Amino acid sequence: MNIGYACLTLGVPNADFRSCTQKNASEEKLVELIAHNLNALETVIDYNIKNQIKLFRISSDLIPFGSSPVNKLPWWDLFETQFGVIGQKIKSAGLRVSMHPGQYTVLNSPDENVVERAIADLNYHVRILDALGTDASNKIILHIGGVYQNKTLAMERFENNYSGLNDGIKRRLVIENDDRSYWISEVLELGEHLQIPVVFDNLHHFLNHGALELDEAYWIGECFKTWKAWDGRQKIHYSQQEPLKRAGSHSQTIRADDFFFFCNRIKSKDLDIMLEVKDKNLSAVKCLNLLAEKKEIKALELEWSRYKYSVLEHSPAEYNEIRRLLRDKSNYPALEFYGILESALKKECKVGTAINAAHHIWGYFRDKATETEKNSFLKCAEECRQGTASIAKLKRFLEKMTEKYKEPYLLNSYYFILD
DNA sequence: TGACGTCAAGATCCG
DNA sequence: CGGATCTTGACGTCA
Repeated sequence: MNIGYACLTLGVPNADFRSCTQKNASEEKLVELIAHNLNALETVIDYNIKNQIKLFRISSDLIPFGSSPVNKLPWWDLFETQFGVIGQKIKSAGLRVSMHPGQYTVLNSPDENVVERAIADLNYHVRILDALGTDASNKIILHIGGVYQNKTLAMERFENNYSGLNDGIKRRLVIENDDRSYWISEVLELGEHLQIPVVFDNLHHFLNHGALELDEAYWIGECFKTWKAWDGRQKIHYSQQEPLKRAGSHSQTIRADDFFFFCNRIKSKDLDIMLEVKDKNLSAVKCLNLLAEKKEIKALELEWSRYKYSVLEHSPAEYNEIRRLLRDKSNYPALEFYGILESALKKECKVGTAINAAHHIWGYFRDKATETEKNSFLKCAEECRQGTASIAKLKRFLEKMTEKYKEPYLLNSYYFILD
């Protein structure tokens, strides 16, 4: 069982991707952006290896305008060496990567220009995974596409257009149910007929399924049959609804109890689970800890060191509750730990407790800060108390201090990336 | 014609 | 002028 996350990595310096608008996409600009993004990708891969995250979706934005005539660069040649280096890291660490063209890549469109661009986009994604030297188990995930008032015809068009694809695409392509058009049963129909592995997405299934009242375990079992040996381990997508938002909106974080019970419900341990969630790698680490075979409280203590100041600013009571919980070193109370954590972070952040947490952070700099820095901090804290400055401003100041003095404990903290 | 989703770039505002 | 905040861009489908 591997857990992965998609595209962006939070709280890691130099892991950001850059882009530009079409009108600014000169050759020089593109070379600069690609060089930057490949460095970022390497940083992210290093982070994933270090944190034992073995599944990762590479952003389609890695190469700006990668499948558009706007970008005429032979980037796979120009950056061959670095692709090789990153690919080697992926391979030797046993990482599995994937890519997922967005909702605008539509293979079954009645418009042949749209189909042509979709194929160009798939070839672009193949080129990245090939440049990295990854094998056929490193997949490209695609939805079936539109319905155009006639689903039977639309599915036939998918079959026809799929049949015409080159083997480079075919060996990597997998298909997924979506949240408005294609049910898992229909995707399976196509997958079985065309010999394409099928990815089950739990939230899409919840929002868009046929009359058949069969549970998730059943459909995951059916999808399993579409994965052949060289496709690698069966993959599913897992996400949760963000409360109070549009149906289908991904949650801020993966709620530990729901995830844990989902895993128990579906039973299969021979699955790769790709999380789709706003807090990205934070939830990946959480889910890994929830399912950890080697249950060592050290892992929770490490997590606590990352979350503690966020918990403190939201809820001092739960801060103390977690401290008590982690006191017994013979236990591994992961579910309870994350449960309290989530409950705390959901609470509204009061100005008083936020300033209190900021003072805790300030404690790391009290002895080394300059007089100017000290005055700035105290002034900003006072303005927060009076309501004339925002807590966000106070936190940004502390973040700068953290970067300047490279305080290791704070550099790994989530305090600056959680609101 | 605009909503949908997503993110950073680009533009503009503010002190 | 730097930093914060708002708007735009890029894509195809569907109402």
